[in-house]
Amino acid sequence: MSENTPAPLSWPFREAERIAERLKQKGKDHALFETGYGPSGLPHIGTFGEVARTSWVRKAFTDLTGLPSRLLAFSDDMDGLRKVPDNVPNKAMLKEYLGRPLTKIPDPFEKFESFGAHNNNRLQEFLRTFGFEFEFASASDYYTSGRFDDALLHVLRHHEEIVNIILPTLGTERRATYSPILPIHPRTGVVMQVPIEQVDVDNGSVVWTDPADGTKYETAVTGGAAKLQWKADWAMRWYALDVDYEMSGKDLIDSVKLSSSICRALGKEPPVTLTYELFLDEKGQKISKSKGNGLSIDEWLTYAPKESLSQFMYHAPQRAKKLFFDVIPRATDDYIAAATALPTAEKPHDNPAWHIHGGVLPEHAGSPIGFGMLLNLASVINADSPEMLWGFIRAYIPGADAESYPFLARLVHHAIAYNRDFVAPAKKFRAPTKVERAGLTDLAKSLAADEQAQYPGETPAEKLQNLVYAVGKRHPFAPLKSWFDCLYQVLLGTTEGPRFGGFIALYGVERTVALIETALARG
RNA sequence: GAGCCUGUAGCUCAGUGGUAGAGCAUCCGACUUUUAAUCGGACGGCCGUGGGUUCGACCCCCACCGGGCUCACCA
Repeated sequence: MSENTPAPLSWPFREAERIAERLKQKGKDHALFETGYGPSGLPHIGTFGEVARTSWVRKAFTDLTGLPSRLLAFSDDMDGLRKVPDNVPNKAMLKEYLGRPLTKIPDPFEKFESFGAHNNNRLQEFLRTFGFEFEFASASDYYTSGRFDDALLHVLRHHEEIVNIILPTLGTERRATYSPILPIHPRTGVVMQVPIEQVDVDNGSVVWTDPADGTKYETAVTGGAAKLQWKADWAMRWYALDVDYEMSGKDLIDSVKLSSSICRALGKEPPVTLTYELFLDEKGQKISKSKGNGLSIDEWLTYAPKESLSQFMYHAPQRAKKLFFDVIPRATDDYIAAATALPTAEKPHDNPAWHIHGGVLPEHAGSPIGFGMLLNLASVINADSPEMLWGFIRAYIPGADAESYPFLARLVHHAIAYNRDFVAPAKKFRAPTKVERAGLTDLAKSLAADEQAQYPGETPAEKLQNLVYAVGKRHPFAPLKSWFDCLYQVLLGTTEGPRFGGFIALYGVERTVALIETALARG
């Protein structure tokens, strides 16, 4: 960026400025970005949003400062399995392993060496599909390799302080048993939530009692023999890795606050954080993985290009947004507008497409026809194949095809799916009146008879349009518009439609005849 | 109880200090072999309320009112 360019106002750049300021104060010359994943952790649309948004901030940071950075995708795979998920096989087996770290539980899908490894693999595969640049990190690896040992001993030294930060936030029953340190049971392998009776800083260990049989154990806090409870875990990680930036949903506001306090108690300034708003379903409720409400990534990508999902995630992260089918067309058209405006934008850094494409707009981005428009057309002509739509598009842009307009070709593909699943099912076919029935019968007969006839210099569409018009004239339709209304309402189930001759030419004469017969049979 | 978001045209929403906007809906007109994937126009707003800062506020600050969500067990 040149000195004269005004500072971009877009939120990723504002976040980047906050990070740059932090680095300046700390005297750091590189930045660590982190995103975290819970143990239930199969990738979902929120995962995409968090990594996409973090990546945009990171790109803005690079652009702003020129400093190196890393993005760590950290999996909490050492957390104990609390309950058996609904959507996995081998539930009975999993039940036997409840309470143990995910990386110590066999993979219910029988593909990887553990359930944790399975989830980790799925996550990385997911992130790679979208082309995110990241480094994967496993909590189990970090704990067992000793990478966290220094920080864990440090936590032990501040044990009382940390307990005092957390205690006021807990209910009375929990207060009695709370400790940020969760020993792994040396015999059963279960992550234990037990009172810590003694903290031995010199030995780096804690003493606790197994409530099942009263046995007393002394467990090292290092080397993976123990792990930390959630909020302390987050704080310790920030401390140990010196994380500079991490965003999270607003459901974690209190956790961010407490973890930040703990991080400070350990002696380091917590990272720059951003709290983003949650996604709501069509009824305004929080999207929940277990409830399965809202919209999945796969569903979104069925109905619109992935750029539109990025556009949706880019826009106003601190604003609650409905994540449902009906937001897709607008997100898509917003993206198209941004991509179209980017090449001539005065402030490209403020354009969503700049962020979505990492600063470089691909060739053929954007579309001469909006998605909403295309949906309208698909609905009106009952499009069930790309060629039907292309026929109309070519009337508008001569010579257009999938090769010259590749992005439009993707839109066409998606418009058909969206129309099929959301628009078409809402259609209503009404029964024909007596007069209409006669007209339709006439039309079917005339179409079948005239199929071979062709006047010189006349396109099939014109010929068919004339035929439809002539049939209407032969019957008492007044005004003639009502004859065409009948065609749309009875045959297509819509209130309006395309020039009917063109529709027949595209749809096929025989199929149109069949369509009429179906409608007559229905009436 | 703690916190966050939100209030702008009939609807859905843009709009980060300089003349209030878009899409849809509605109405009028052009076209006339219906239709709109067309073109032109109109209608429509104390920008939730009250105060403050400012030469100037939809925008920043404070208070209030309305709508909604999240967390208060676990992660």
